[in-house]
Amino acid sequence: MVDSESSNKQRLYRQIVEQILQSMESGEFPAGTRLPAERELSERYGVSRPTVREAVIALEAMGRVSVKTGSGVYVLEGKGVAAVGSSVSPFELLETRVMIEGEAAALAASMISPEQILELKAALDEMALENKAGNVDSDVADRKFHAVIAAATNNRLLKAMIENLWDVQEGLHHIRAAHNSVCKEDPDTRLKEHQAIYDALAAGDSQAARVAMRNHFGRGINALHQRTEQEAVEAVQRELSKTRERFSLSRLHQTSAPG
Amino acid sequence: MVDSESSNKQRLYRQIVEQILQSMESGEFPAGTRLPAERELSERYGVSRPTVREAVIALEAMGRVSVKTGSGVYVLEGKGVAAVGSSVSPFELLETRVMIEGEAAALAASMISPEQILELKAALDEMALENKAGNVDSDVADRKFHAVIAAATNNRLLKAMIENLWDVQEGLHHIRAAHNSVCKEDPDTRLKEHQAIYDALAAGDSQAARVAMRNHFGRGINALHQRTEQEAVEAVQRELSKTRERFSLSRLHQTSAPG
DNA sequence: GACAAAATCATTGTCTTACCAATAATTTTG
DNA sequence: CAAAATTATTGGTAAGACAATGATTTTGTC
Repeated sequence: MVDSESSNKQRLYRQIVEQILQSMESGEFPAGTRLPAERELSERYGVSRPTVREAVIALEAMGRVSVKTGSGVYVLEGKGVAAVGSSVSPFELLETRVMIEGEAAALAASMISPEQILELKAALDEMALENKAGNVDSDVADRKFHAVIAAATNNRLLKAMIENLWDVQEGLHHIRAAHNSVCKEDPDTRLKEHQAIYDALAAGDSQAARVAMRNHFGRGINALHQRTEQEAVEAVQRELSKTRERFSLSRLHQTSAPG
Repeated sequence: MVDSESSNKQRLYRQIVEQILQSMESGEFPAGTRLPAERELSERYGVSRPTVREAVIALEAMGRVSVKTGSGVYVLEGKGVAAVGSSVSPFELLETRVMIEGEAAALAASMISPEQILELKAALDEMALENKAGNVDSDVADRKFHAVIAAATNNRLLKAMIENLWDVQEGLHHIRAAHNSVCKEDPDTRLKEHQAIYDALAAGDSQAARVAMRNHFGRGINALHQRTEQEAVEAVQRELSKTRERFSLSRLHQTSAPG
């Protein structure tokens, strides 16, 4: 309830962006087609032309449209993370994270500084405290923990990619919900997993760090599977089993390479 | 020479965005500070206030500034890939790519469809043709090759991340230059590496796919090191050797895990 | 008459000037 | 010291001149 929704005090051009974005996803303005003219849009939404222009520019900066002077503005198929949009599944997110953060942990193990190990320990303690207090907002320490590891790779680009994944996770409500309910199921195990990651990092053991990180996410994926099953009705059972095979932990380990 | 530079026909607000961005990176507008007022900026750059407004909105959409009504627009420390900006080194990019694309190749090996194998082969042939023709624009087939692998993971988010990395590579001129000169040094070896990746994918061998991909990038990293050394003067020799230790291929293999 | 090139015209985005409203920080005032 | 007025700032609108594009019409040629 901070600023994204149910807030009428949003800037006007942002509201137009939202509406156009919605029309794009709803199929009214499919990719490749031309948007109505500025003047039309201004009349349609009851705003001035400069405001429409601002919305178009924001859309352009997001990489969602391309304006051709004298011709019109054309919606192009989303590129990058924006393309997947809100349709990304928790499995996709977790799988991507386990790959990248697993490797990041392995790299970090051979690079991490004593100060960063201390930071890691602090985040770990913070999580333990949050567990005891039954705090629902446990993500802050969790994110800090993973952020320190990302920073310990000494690779700013890699760090940025990992943070990017966190952002999409926190931005997508259905994923955040699934993640939270899974996390809260067994907080002690979760803490132990983080402890194992910390130990490997502190020991400078790349192999162990990777394995610990993969186990950490692997449990999350499995828990998510179980949770999904619980909620799934028989109608989607077939589709589910396919997904399960696709994102199974065994496949993950097969592609891993512990030797 | 398509549109990014030496083209005066760029839209006005984009030019202002560039200038403000430059002033931000040059330290004139550090993170946390307030930008000059709209009217000041409009006078400074010789454009109208709406144009400045558009530039600010674009900056805002990029997540580089935050406007506070009645107070001013404040520059915030860059988040995500934008934070690294143009200061990302070729080593960082290559290291990130080898990690993500290496794992992606391993995953793709167990998921790839016959149609995608065909696409991969087509891209490979295209690269061979480009090699023979001595075409400088060989990146298109190369990118297609890697894009097919990314798509073969059946993970849209992962695919988006990989494409994102390609975008930063092509967006940063100094990286593109380094990459190109390295690629053109030994195109035959490069082709063979791609062939090895293809073979592993076609055989469904995750292990081999990962190793082939890592070798592919590993050679690029080494070539880049040699090239950097050639150009380096003695003044930066010390710093260089540190970088080399940090991004050495041996460390990469150490963190890899072939068994 | 048929076809191609050139001119015309409507559409569209681009940018400006000018004005007023809303908000936040500052200064004045009681 | 607190409330109110002032000032500075961004937010939004209106109207219009201008430029680039693309379709249409005209024109010229064969």
